[in-house]
Amino acid sequence: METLSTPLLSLPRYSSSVTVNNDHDHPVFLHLQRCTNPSQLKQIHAQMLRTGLLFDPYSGSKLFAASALSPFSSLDYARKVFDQIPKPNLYTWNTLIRVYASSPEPLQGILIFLRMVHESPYYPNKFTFPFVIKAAAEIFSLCVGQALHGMVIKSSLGADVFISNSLIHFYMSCGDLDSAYRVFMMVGEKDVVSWNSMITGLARRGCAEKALQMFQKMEEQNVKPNDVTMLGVLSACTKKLDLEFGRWVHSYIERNGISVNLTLNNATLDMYTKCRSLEDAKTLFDMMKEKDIVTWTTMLDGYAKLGAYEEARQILDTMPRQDIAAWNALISGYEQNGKSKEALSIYHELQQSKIAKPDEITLVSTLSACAQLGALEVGDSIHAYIKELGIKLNCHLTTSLIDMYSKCGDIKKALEVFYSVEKRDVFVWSAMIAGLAMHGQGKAAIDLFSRMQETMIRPNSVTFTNVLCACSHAGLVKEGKTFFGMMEPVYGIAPELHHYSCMVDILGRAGLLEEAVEFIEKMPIPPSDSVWGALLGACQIHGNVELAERACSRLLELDPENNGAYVLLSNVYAKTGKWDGVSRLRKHMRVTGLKKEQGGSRIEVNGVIHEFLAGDNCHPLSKEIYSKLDEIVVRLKSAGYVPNKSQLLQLIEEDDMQEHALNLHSEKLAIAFGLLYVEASQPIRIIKNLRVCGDCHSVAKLISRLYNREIILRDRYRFHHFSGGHCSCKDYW
DNA sequence: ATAGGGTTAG
Repeated sequence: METLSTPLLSLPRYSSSVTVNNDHDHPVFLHLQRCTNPSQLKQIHAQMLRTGLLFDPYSGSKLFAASALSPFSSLDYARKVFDQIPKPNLYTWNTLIRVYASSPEPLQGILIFLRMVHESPYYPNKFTFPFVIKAAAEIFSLCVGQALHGMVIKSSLGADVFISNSLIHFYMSCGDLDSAYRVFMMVGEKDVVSWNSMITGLARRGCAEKALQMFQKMEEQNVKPNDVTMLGVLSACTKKLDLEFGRWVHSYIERNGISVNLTLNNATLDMYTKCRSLEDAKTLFDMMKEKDIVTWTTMLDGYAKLGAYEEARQILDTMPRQDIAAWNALISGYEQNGKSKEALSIYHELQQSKIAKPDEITLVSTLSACAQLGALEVGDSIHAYIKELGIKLNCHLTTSLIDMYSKCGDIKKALEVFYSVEKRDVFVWSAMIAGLAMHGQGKAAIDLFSRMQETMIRPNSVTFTNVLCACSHAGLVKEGKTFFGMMEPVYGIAPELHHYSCMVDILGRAGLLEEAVEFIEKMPIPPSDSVWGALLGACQIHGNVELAERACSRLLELDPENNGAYVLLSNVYAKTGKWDGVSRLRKHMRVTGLKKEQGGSRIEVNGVIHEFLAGDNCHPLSKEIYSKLDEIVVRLKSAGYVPNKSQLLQLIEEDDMQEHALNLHSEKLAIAFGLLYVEASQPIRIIKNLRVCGDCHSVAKLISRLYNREIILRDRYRFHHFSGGHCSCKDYW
C-alpha cells in the first residue's frame, strides 16, 4: 500500500501489545472522524491492519462504517474492508446492507442479508429490517418483501414504526397499494414519516386525488407536515395539473413555516411549469437565491415545453453547467411540440459540440423526432451510434427504434430490432403491433398479439387500439369484433373513445354502415368527433351522401373548426356527382375562412429532407421535376391511365385545369423527384401529411410497374407499398 | 448507528 511508505498523517505508533479488545476510545477513531479523503482513509486502514486493530470487531466496524458511509469512499473499497473483518458484528452487517440498499446494486443488499442470516450468529434486528426492506423496494420484488414482512412479524417487530414505514414505502413502490394501506392502518403511533410514505407513494402511483385526501386527513389528525410532506403534495398537484391548488400549496408552505430548501423550491418550480404558468415559475425562479442544475433544467424544460424556445435556449446558454438533462429538455421540448426538424438540429449541435454525451433519453427523443419526420437515414445513423457505443437496448430505446423504423417505412428493420432483444415490455409489443398495423399486415399483427398473450406481459389500452387498428387496415371485421368484445370481460380494460372510433372504422370501411350507426347509438359514452369522423370517412369510401351529411353535422357540433370534415363531405358529393353540394361547401368554407389543410410531401435523399407542397415551385430543381412529371404523365397515359378527379375539392370548370391541379399534388412532385435522384436499387420513400388521394394512388401503382421502382408512401394513416403495379393496401384504405 | 423527496422519457 503506497500510504505505508508515505504517511500523510502522523499517526501515533501502537505496539502490538496494546489491548485492543475493549479499547473503544482509541485515538485512531478521532482520526477516522476527521478523515476527509480516500488517501487518509487508506492510511488509517493500513495502520489498523499493521497493528491488528482491524481484527477487533468493534474497531473493524468503525473503520468499515467510515469507509462505507463517507462521501469520498467507494462501495468496492468498503466491501474490501468488510471482507478483512474476521467476525463482523451486527452493526457491521447492517451497515453493509444499508449501503448496498441505496447503491446501484440493491440486490447485493438482499444477498448480504441472506449471508448474515446463514453465516453469522446474529438474528436481524430492528435496524436490519428497514435496510433490507429498502433493498427489496429498490428491486421491486414483491415476494422478497413479503417474506421479509413475514420475518418481521415472527420477530415480534411488527409494531416498530420505522419498520412499518419502510414496509409502507416498499408496498407502495411495488404497486401493492392495499398492503401499504393495511400496514399504515396497523401503525399505532403514526409519525410524519408514515403519512409521508403514503402521500408520496400515492402521488407517484398516479393517485393524486387520494394523496391529497391523505394530506387532508393528516392535517385533521394534527400531524405537522414537513418539507417531505409538501414535496409529495406538490407532486400530486403537478400530476393533476391543478394550478389553483398548486398556488394554495405554495402559500401553505410559506404560511406554515415549513423549512424551504432547494429541493422544495425546485418541486414548486416544476409544479408551476407543468401547470403551464410561466409567470409564477419565473417569479419563483428569480427569487430563488440558491439554484442548482435541477433548478435551471426545470426552468429550461418549462420554457421549451410551452414553446418559449428562445428563453429555453437562453437558459441553456447561461446555466453554469450544461449536463445532458438540459439538452434533453430542449430536444424533447421541440420534439413534443411537433418541431422535429429543430429537435434534430439541436441533436446535431450537441453531437458536434461534445459538451455532453447523449444518453438513452436523448436517443429516445431524437428517434421520435426521426419517426415524425420519416427521417430514415438519420434514424439509421442513431441506431448505428447505439451499436457503436455498445449501448444495451432497454425497453424505452427498443420501443423508439421499432417506432422509428415502422414510421420511416422500414418494417423489416423494425422486426429485426423486435426479435433481437431479450426483454420486451407492453410498450415494445404494442409498438411492434402498431408497426405491422400501419403497414397493412393485419394478420401478422394479430399473430403477434397472440404470441404476446403467451408471455406474462398484459396488454393495455394502447395495445388494443393498435390491434383494432390492424384489423381496420386489413379489413378484418370478424377479428376486430372479437378483440373488442374481449377487452372488458377478459382483460378488464374498459373501451375508450379510441377503441370505439376504431370499431366504427372497421365496420364502416367494410361497408357495414348501418351496423356502424347502431354501434354508435349503443355506445355507453358520448361519441366524440373522432367517432363521427370515422363514420364520415366510411361514407366517403362508400359514397353514402345522406349518412355523410348526418355524420358531418354531428362532427361539426363537437368540433366546428374541423376543416377535414368539409373536405370529406365534399369528396362524397363529388364522388356521387353532386356538384352543387361541392360548390355550396366551397362557398361556406370561403365565408367562414376555413381552409383545407395544405397537402405536403417529404422525401429524404442522402440525409437531406426535401419538402413539396401542392403546386409549389420553390425547389431549386423545380424545372427538372416538372419536366419529369410531364414525361411520366405521357408514359402513363399511353399505358391507359385516366385521371381520377373525384377527390378534388376545388370545382374547376375546365377539364384540363382539373387535370393540371391533380398533377401538382405534392406526392407526385416527390415521386418525380425520387425517380430522378434516388438510386434505382433503393425504394422511393415518401411521407405525406394528408391521406393520399385516389388518383395519386393509381399513379403510384402504375409508376411502380412502368418504371420498375418500389415506392413506399406514408400518408396520414398508414403505409402504401407500391411495387409491380400493386399496393400493399390491396386498395382497401 | 434507523425510514421518506425534486428535473430530463415511450
